[in-house]
Amino acid sequence: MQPKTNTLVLVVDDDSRILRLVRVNLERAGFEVDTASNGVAALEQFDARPPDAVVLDVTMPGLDGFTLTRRIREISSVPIILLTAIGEQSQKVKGLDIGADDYLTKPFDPDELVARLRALLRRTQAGSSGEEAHSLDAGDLKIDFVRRKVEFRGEPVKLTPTEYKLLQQLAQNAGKVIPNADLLSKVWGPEYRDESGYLWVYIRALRQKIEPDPSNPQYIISEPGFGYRLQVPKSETGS
Amino acid sequence: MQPKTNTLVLVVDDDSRILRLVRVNLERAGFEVDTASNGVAALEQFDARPPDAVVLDVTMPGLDGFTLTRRIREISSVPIILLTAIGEQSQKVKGLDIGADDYLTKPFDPDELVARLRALLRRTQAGSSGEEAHSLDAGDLKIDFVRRKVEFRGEPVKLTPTEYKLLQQLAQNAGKVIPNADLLSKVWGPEYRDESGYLWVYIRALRQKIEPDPSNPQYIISEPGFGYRLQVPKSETGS
DNA sequence: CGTGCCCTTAAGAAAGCCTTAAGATGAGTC
DNA sequence: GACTCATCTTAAGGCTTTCTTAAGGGCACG
Repeated sequence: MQPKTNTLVLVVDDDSRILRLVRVNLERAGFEVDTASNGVAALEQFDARPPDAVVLDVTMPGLDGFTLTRRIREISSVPIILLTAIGEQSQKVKGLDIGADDYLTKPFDPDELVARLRALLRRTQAGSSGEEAHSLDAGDLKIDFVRRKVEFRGEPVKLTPTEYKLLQQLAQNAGKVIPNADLLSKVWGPEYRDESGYLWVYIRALRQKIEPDPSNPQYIISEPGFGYRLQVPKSETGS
Repeated sequence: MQPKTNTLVLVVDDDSRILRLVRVNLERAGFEVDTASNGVAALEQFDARPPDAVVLDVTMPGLDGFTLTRRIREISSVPIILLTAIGEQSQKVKGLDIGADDYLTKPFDPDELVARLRALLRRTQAGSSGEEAHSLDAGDLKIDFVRRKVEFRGEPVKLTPTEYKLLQQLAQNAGKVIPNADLLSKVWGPEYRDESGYLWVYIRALRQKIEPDPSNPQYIISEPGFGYRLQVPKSETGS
């Protein structure tokens, strides 16, 4: 697929030679590139022009790659690739744990970076294997899965990680009834299959935040004895 | 139905003892098994013979289980079960996040692996290749199995879990007579095989809700001495 | 008549769901 | 390392719905 819209990649590294190397290679591969040489500048860039993917070095003065990953994850689920120096082996796990999507060890092959970037973008953009929607629009309730943002009546809603996960499960099967055990298994893990109490607490929390009248649910409907369902008035899951 | 096609499971672990242990148990349970001892080999195997499910170890040299999961998810939505060492507690959540379906902590009970595998396959296979209809449309009576909704004359009908289960059994064999013992066994469990009283009570409840004239049943017909049958006028079972 | 099967009814027991709140946990900050 | 804050976990009470159980009535068939 051609770049109908250019794909913007933000590259962050304190080493200007690497910055240039990556830029050249990515641009030759058809990407548009923004660069930043430290964490603070990266966040500013991120706000100014939200990129479609981020490549960042782990070891940087000031905000390091891990912290930066975490910060970005607070506001976006954009694909992130970490560049780790060799020997930082143990840290790669940490990187993935806190939300990075992939990593490369330096020195790295620029072509491999391009390949991984493409693979990531394919997954997140087209939803390659699954056909998961990127957003959901149900009357007062809007969910942007890419940015991890939820809006209720035009106002942004602040959800905790667990709340978001739960809502996401509901939203990705909008209209269908999801058995309690499935929700518990997907959000908390298979061994929580029978812990319905967790659901009650978190369903309530969600209702408080995204229901016009929390004690008279319009969106999050319980199907007693079975599970929950996210009601969508008429419409559709966006592009 | 017989194993028209054997279910193929790809098992990936760098420990050959575990590989053998799992292979033996899965084969005894009727699965066909492919194995690989590292990530790269696994991907090659995957391409050569796409399996119906994947079991993989998290900690492996080279491509670890997480990365492998992600790679596989880029091209397929097969069920994936992760094997995590004890103490990798925090990572299990990540495993589910990136697309695994279940996990077991080592040391694990081979029987449990088989059980979880079956559960996963039941869910995914039934959905895709599914033989079961998604809806039933019989004159005044409409059933949407996905949304778990029943309509009678355009009005939504509220059913209790047990009522729904019973109606579902009838509807999925619409037109055919189902023996009492079968219904009891499917809805309440095998040990209720002889408790016809339950049926009478719940059949009546259903008739009250979905029959034009409950005392003159048109849909739920009893076949004295055998069982019950859901009558469909000319009838279609939807897509 | 008497027996077996099915229908109807209703009341106590049980389960499911909602709500609340307090303690534990963990990440971020200084 | 101690402090702070948000989040998660856990437990308990109340309310509503659903399930279970038992008993009585009709109807057909011998």
